[in-house]
Amino acid sequence: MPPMSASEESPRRRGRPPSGGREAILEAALTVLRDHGIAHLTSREVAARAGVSDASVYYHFRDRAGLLEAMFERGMKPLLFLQDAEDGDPRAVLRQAAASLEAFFDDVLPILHAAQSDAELRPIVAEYIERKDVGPHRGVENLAGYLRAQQQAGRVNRRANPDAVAMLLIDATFARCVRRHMLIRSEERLPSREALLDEIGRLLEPT
Amino acid sequence: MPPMSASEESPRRRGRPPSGGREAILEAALTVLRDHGIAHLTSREVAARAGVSDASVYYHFRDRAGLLEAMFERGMKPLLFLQDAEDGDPRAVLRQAAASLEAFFDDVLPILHAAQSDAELRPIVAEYIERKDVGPHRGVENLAGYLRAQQQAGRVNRRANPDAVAMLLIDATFARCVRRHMLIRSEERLPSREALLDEIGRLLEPT
DNA sequence: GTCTATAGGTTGATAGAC
DNA sequence: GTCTATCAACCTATAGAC
Repeated sequence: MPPMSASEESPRRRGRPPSGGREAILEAALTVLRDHGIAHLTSREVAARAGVSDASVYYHFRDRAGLLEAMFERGMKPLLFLQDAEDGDPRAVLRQAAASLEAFFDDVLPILHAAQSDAELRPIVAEYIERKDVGPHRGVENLAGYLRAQQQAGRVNRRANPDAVAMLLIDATFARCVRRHMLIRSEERLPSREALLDEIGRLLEPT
Repeated sequence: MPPMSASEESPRRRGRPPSGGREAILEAALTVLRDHGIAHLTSREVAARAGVSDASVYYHFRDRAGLLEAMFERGMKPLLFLQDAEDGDPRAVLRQAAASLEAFFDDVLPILHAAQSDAELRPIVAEYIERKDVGPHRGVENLAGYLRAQQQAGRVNRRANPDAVAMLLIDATFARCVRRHMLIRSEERLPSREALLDEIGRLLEPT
């Protein structure tokens, strides 16, 4: 058999980096998780999508649990939703925070839900959230800090409880994402995002 | 064989109805779902817990999907949380509604989460929620109706949006239950249930 | 690091006796 | 309606060649 043409860099089908097997597997696994659920997350399915053999999965990640752990670590990206908005109009900041939160939840919800399918996975994901410090208290602290500053500046009602207001916004956004994810299409019968933001905004109005 | 003593109603060990195989299987299945997750919900595991053979599972419920559907139907009990509290103090009613919602979510959350872990199950549960009309808009309508009546009576601020206030309470309670269910133990760093209820209550205060 | 091949176990589902 | 027995399919994980 003649040597392969040098112009053909790799025998691989889709331009994937030469030794990026591990990355390819992780990406494929997250895709399967998001599109079909953890029940379909088998070494074969993942390997086929990554374009490798299923033995490679066990080479890179000891076992199935190892793959899941790596997926959680990769998928649980931290939320940084209030970086340079420290001095905007409170209502506008609320709006912006809600948008960031929505994007964040859409990203991590598949992982969160997958962990609920197995009682043994629950504490593992909970431990990751704890260790990487990406729990909901971070979002509360972040948003509440801004609200407190605005209270000092007299732009937000002093009677408002910043932590509670922040939590209400986060929870409302979370629930909204969950409903959409669950295909509960009763959105037209529920108050709009704007109506909720307006109502939370009322809590901030100076008396 | 002599007739059985009339005083002994049933020969079964634990007060189970004489031919309640179907019921026993359903109960066992729900127990497995709650305690271990849908990943461990196999015909064998369920059958063993119900004290029947696994062939019985397929006799009563065509296949695995049939069992899951029956579980959803049985587990998605409707929420009736504001029956005879039409004339209490708004804050007390909010408190009571939150308690009822918490009990409700604790009940249905395992089923909801199970459905989210598999893309094929999602539309099935969504369809049940739609058909049995147990979606979140029911809770909103219920609570908002009460708030509207209180607005008429002048006990609740007319500027308040009843639907939005109801939704905020429901979402905050939902998120709270989800966090507990997920073992996210940051509750001590988050505002208390009372703080949230107080803040929502502020939305109702007459100006 | 990646492959083929395969062992060993579990699962969904059916057949047929009682 | 309930059982025992069984299958085919699928899954995790390993062994060993390249």
